[in-house]
Amino acid sequence: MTGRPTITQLAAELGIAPSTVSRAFTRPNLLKPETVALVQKAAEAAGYVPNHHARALSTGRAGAIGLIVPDIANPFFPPLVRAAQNYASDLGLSVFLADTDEDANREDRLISRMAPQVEGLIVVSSRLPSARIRQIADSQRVAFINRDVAETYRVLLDTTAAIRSALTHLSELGHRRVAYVGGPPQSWANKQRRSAVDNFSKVHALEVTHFSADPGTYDAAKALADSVAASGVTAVIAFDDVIAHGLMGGFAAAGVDVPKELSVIGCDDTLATTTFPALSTIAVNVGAAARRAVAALSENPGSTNLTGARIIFEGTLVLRGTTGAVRPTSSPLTLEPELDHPSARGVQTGRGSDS
Amino acid sequence: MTGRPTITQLAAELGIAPSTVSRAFTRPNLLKPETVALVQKAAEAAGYVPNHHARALSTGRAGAIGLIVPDIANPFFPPLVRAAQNYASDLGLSVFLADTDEDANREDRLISRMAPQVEGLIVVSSRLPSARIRQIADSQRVAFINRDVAETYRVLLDTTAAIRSALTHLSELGHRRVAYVGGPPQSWANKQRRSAVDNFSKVHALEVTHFSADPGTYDAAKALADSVAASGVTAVIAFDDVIAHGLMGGFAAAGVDVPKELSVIGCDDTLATTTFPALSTIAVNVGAAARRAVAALSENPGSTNLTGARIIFEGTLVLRGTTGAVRPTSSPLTLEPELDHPSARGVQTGRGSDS
DNA sequence: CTTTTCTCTGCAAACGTTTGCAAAACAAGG
DNA sequence: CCTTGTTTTGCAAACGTTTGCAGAGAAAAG
Repeated sequence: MTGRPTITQLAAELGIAPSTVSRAFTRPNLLKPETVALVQKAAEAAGYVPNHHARALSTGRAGAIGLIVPDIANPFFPPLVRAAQNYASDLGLSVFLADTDEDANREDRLISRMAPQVEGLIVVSSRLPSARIRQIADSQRVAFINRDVAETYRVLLDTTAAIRSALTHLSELGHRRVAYVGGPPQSWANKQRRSAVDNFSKVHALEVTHFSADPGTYDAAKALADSVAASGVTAVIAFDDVIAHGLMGGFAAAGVDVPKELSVIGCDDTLATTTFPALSTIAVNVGAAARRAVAALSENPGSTNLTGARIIFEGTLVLRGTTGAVRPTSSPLTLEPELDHPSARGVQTGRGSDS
Repeated sequence: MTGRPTITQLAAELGIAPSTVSRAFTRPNLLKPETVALVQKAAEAAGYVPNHHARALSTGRAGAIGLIVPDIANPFFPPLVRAAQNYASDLGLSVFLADTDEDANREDRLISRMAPQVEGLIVVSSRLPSARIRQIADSQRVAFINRDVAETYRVLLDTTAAIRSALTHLSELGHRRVAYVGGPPQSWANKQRRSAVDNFSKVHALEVTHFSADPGTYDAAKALADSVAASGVTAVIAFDDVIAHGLMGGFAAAGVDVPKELSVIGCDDTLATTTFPALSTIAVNVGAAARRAVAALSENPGSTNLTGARIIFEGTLVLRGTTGAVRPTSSPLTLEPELDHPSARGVQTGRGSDS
């Protein structure tokens, strides 16, 4: 009936001051060890648990952070959420999760609503315009993941180098025409990957065709498979694993063999070895990115915003079963590609490890 | 420098009482419309946002609920999280997310720590012993999903009827020997599904062999595929889609054709049509379950716990490409099975719809 | 035995809201 | 103009902590 016991009740029960009880939890070294023990015993017995709201009000520290993602159902995000939550928990922070449903307005509203209630916000793959992001970053403690706006605190999963490796590898396998199948157009990662493909395809004299599986879903990619297959490319690099998987589904349905007729490389390594054949992809360390962002939020509790920084984690190419030599029936290979980069740099075989 | 403005500052600025400002937001109908407008304008200009902690302390209502899942990376949970978060948001509630990592102790700690800070807790697929669950439910506002303990508030995704349909269907296709490949042993759903298979296989005179892909991962299931194939069954019902998918991966690697040589049926419909062939499965309405749980928490804000209830949402069988007639080379079908139930009850073809 | 220095504990104010109660303002009825 | 009733606003206490400051002892130093 009396509900949960409070510090004041505990204090009354023990005949001591509330401040003493408080200190028994927050600064035990200020107290006589026996007093601490006494309080702890009583607290245990009474089932006392501190009220976070009161604490937050008094200290100004919320004990929580917010995490905003575009679509929790996309397999890229759960591992990120998990890592963030685990690490936050280690730091004594709880995490609020919110899903923007890929909607920029919703995202904006969520940021405004949550920011004042937490010690900081992590916004992943923001769909907001750069100007707005800069504005937000100016007055709120927010760390962005996979969104590169100058003077904000951002941690980026950079796949540029890995894409270069991928193209080098494809080139060595004799591929000359490759496709890039993009995902959500507003996505920073999509733009970054697309231009990486464009840039490095030039150095290997590869011809690249662009496609876009717009909403970035399995079904959208699957529907695109026929056009891709018909375009005459012999290899495709997809924005992410689910698009790669969708394409494979489409190819299988159309009877085109992967990797014999078409090589495919995904990105993000969200599917591990669950495709058949196992998907060659670019593994990224989402866990590290999440932890870095959480750490940033917990670091300068005082300041009203985060100082600009650009933290990069590089992805690595992992070769599995969906990449192979170009089909011998194609035009025979006459000129050897000029390799100005070690082909196996940053390449890893088998399952990517997450540190 | 002054940080975010407070109600008191706003009041001072306008020359009115803090209580008036407060009421402008919480009970505007008590105030003269012009006053409300005045306050709103000033608030807007000053960028005022209410402090949830102060409000929570004053009202005793936290404005947040907690959601505890065993493993957010398991594809069963993200849609549930998403639905819960969306609905909570509609009700003006934020949601804390926590991941127990399949660890009962961690789960217990999380419940204790979170419960006092929120208006209620949703615990999904709890791994805690029943006695402890009853104890928790006694004094905390918690709704369980997929865990059936008497006198607690629980919402269950019941697949019993759908499994009966599945077995009927398999029986009609001529199957006589089926396997059940289980998931996490402590899981209520696993026990429920296993016994459903046992019970209804009897009515169709099916012989069932049991397997367990213990941690419930793709890899564990894949490793099990050979034994399953060697056991002589012609159809398998898996605890969930990821296990079904793992088995399919193993079968593909071993060269056994699905569905020609072996039919497989998954559960939960987490993979939609992303497998090849598209997986026949049992669709469950996780969204409805999540919303029901959120609603329950928001319903009796006063009471210290939830009154016992057992809410059931039934799954439906959805037939796609992994089920087929038993191979003609097997022992020829001699006796017609006795069908005491309409075979197509609750059966649906194609993609499951989520209301 | 004083004085000084520590160690330990208590007092009371603050954090930003909400809300019961009462005062003030206004309108209506006589 | 005085009641009475209604609407609108203000006062002040409360929610459960934390923390600066100061007081009370105890230990150390003289």
